[in-house]
Amino acid sequence: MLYSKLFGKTLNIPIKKYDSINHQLLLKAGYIDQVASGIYTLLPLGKIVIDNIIEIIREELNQISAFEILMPSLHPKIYWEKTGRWENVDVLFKTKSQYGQLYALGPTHEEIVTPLVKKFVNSYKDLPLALYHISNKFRDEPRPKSGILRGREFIMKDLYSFHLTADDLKKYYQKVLGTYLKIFNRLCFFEIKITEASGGTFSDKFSHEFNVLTPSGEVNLFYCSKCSFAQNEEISKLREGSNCPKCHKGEIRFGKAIEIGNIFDLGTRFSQAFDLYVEDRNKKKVFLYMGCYGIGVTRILGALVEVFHDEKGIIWPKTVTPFKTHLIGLNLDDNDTFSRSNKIYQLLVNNSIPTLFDDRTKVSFGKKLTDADLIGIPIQIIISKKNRDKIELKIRKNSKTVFVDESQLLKKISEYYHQE
RNA sequence: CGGAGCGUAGUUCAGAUGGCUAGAACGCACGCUUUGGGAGCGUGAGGUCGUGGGUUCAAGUCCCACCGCUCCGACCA
Repeated sequence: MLYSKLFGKTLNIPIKKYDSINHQLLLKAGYIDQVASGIYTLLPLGKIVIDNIIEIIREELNQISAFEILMPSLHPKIYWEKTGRWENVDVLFKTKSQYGQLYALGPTHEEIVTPLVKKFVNSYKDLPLALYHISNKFRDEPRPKSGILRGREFIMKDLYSFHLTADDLKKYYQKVLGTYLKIFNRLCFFEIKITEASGGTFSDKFSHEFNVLTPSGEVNLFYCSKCSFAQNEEISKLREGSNCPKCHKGEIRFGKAIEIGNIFDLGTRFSQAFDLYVEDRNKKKVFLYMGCYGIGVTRILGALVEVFHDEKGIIWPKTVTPFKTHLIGLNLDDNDTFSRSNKIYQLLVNNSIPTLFDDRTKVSFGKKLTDADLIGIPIQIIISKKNRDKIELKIRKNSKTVFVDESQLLKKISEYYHQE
């Protein structure tokens, strides 16, 4: 990708314009554009990162035999009345067609997926079943905040599972819990706190949140500093400095976190509302046990920036970075340097290394480096007249620089992306 | 939904107690020069001062209402 042609350039806004880091940096670096409070457009760079996040989620969910579908965002009122949630969910966006029909803009999809499954599942032999989809969700938040961490419209992955017995559900719930840890590990959230929380309007049982510890989060929790155990403040009887029920004593801490995922044991609440049942081996009518499992995709984009940045800008983890390398051509007015830069760019492209090439000719070198640091691609490759035939590789994370020959370039990049 | 702050060029902002033709920086267009950490010079384009009402000889500036954004709180399946 040629930076000169890229839609969505870096902006010259002061660093203190917005309180939250993700808002500042994503806006300034050209990943998002704000349409209104809590409503954002993903610019090309942001869209690529989101797609990378989604691909990781998709790969892992397909490993546990979940099918991807896509359900609508317009939900006729009658579906939400059946579960009593038309009136009881105060962040529910409601809209009216010109012909007078009322719809909810889906904040979640139990009301759609349950009747869907009823149409196709007639036997216990069809179970277990797991369906997921990734779509825009809507919440009529009274106050959106913290950039893209809490918006009125956002992308979420939701997975729903259907089981013959509570025990089957419990097993699958644990399986998803493991899969979530894998996903978040691949997304480079290495310190996830699995947090016991309330079930909210989903369920009267407990749920589990997946929380990333960071001061910018809005979840208050008590957690163990030695393991992944945690409890949401709203249900917790733990205190700071008290004993962790799973390991050591005196390891409980208080902290703020961003919730990037959650899982709920729904029991039979929704299957009863929609009369979703099968007959078991003994010809006994059984309402299906359901679980639902969410991951906030847009929120992950924000959380990654909150966790991975420094005073210069974003520092993308290798697994989600929009490009593998950021090629910076200096002295592009010089014919030799220009053709060498283009040659390196072609080399990278031909070897399937996604590269952002800063090919701007009228921009000072300082500006190019500042922009590169802001944008946050892990490896910067600098070609300049001064470097002659050497290629400069600079690691964004620690500013370490090495000079290599063209023949070593691909090997060095590959090494970086495959090391721990 | 309570509280606070803000709304002026594409962007970020300056325009004290009302007063002549509304400014700067960055960005943009053209030209020249320049090139290792946000380059320089010159020329130029770009504004219903959030919207509506009011006070006044005169409103970007004062008053009222509304809209919008940010932050604190409440809320947050």
